[in-house]
Amino acid sequence: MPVESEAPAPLGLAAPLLAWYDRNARDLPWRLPPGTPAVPDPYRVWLAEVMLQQTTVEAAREPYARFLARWPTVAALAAADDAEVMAAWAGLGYYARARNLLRCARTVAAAGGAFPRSEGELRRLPGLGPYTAAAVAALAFGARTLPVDANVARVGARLFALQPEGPALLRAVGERLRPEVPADRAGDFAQALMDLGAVVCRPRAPDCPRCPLAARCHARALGLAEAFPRRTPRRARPTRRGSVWWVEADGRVALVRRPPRGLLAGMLALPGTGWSAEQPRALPFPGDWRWAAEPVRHGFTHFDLVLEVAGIRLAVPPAFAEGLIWTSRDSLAGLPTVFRKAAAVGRELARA
DNA sequence: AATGCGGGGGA
DNA sequence: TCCCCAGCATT
Repeated sequence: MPVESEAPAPLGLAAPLLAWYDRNARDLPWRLPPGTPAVPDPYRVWLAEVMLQQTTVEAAREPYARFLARWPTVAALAAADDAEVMAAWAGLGYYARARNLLRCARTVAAAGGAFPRSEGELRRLPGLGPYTAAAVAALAFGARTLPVDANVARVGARLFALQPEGPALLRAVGERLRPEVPADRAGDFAQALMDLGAVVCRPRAPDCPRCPLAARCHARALGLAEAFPRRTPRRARPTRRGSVWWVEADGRVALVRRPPRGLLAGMLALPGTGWSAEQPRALPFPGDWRWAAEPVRHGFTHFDLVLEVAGIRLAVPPAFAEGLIWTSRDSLAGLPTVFRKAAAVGRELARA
C-alpha cells in the first residue's frame, strides 16, 4: 500500500458548524441565504471579495451596492473609464485593488466574459491571491476548497491552539480545516467560519458559550481562547509633515494626479509639497494666502501625516505646476480621504 | 519572509 | 486612543 494517503480523517466539524450557520448567517448584500442551491453570480462574488480585502463588512456595504448599480456586469466594468473607477473607489483605500479590478475585468471580458472555474486559473488573475481565488472558487463555483481569511485563521488558531503567526498560521489552518470542507456545501462552510469568527469567535472577548465548536476547541480547553492567535507587536508609526494648497479660481480648484506607483498611486490629489519628517510650511507662489489654524491629521498604514493647509482665491487660474486639473469646487468626490479632509479645510479658507 | 499599501468601525 | 479587518504584490 502506498503511504501517500496520509490525509487526516475529517473531525466532523462541518455538521455542527453548518447547523449553526443555517440559523445565524449574517444578511449580507453579496450573499445568498445558506443552502441556496443556485450559485451566485461569479462577478458579484469576485467584486465583493476584492472590496473586502482588508476592509470590514460595514465599510464595504455601501460601495458594493454603488459599484454593482453602476457596473452590473463584468463587461460593463471592463468598458469603464479608468478615472471613473478610481474615483468610485476613492475612500476605500488600497487603490491597487481598483487598478487590478479593472485589469481583471478586462482580462475576463477579453477571454469571453466568463470567470475561470478552477482555483488555479483564478489565482492568475490580477488582484486574486490565495484567499480570493479560493473564495471565488468555493462561493461561486462550489469548489471543495477553503479560503483562509483573518476570521478563519483566528477560528482555526483557537480550535487547534496553533502557535504560528502570519503566513505560517494561514497554511497550518488551511491544512487542518480543508479536509473538513463538505463537498456539497463548500461555500457555506467557508462563510460559516467567517461569520463565526466575526460574530462569536471575535478577536476580543470571544463568546465561547454561543460557539457550536466550543466542545472541540483546544484554546478554550486551555482557558486561553483570547490568547490565540498570537499577536505580533506593532511598530510605532513615525510622523511625516507637509503642506497642501487649495488654489481656487472661477469656481474651480487645482488638482493633480499622483504618480502611478506608491502611496495613493494614480489618485487625484491637492497639489502640495512632499512629505518628510520635518517639512516647514511652503507655498508654490506668493500671494494673499491663508493658513489653516490647525493642520489636517491622517493615519496611513505605516506613518501618521500632519498636513498644513493653505488656501487662496484668485481671479485668473495660475499655472504654477505641471499637469494641473481644474475641477469644479463642489465635485471632489474622487479624492482619497486625506485630501478630502484637506479640501474641506481649504474650501473654507478660500471662502472669506 | 518582510514590507508597502488606506481607511474606518468598534471597543 | 488602539486594534484589526473576507489580502495582494513586490522584493
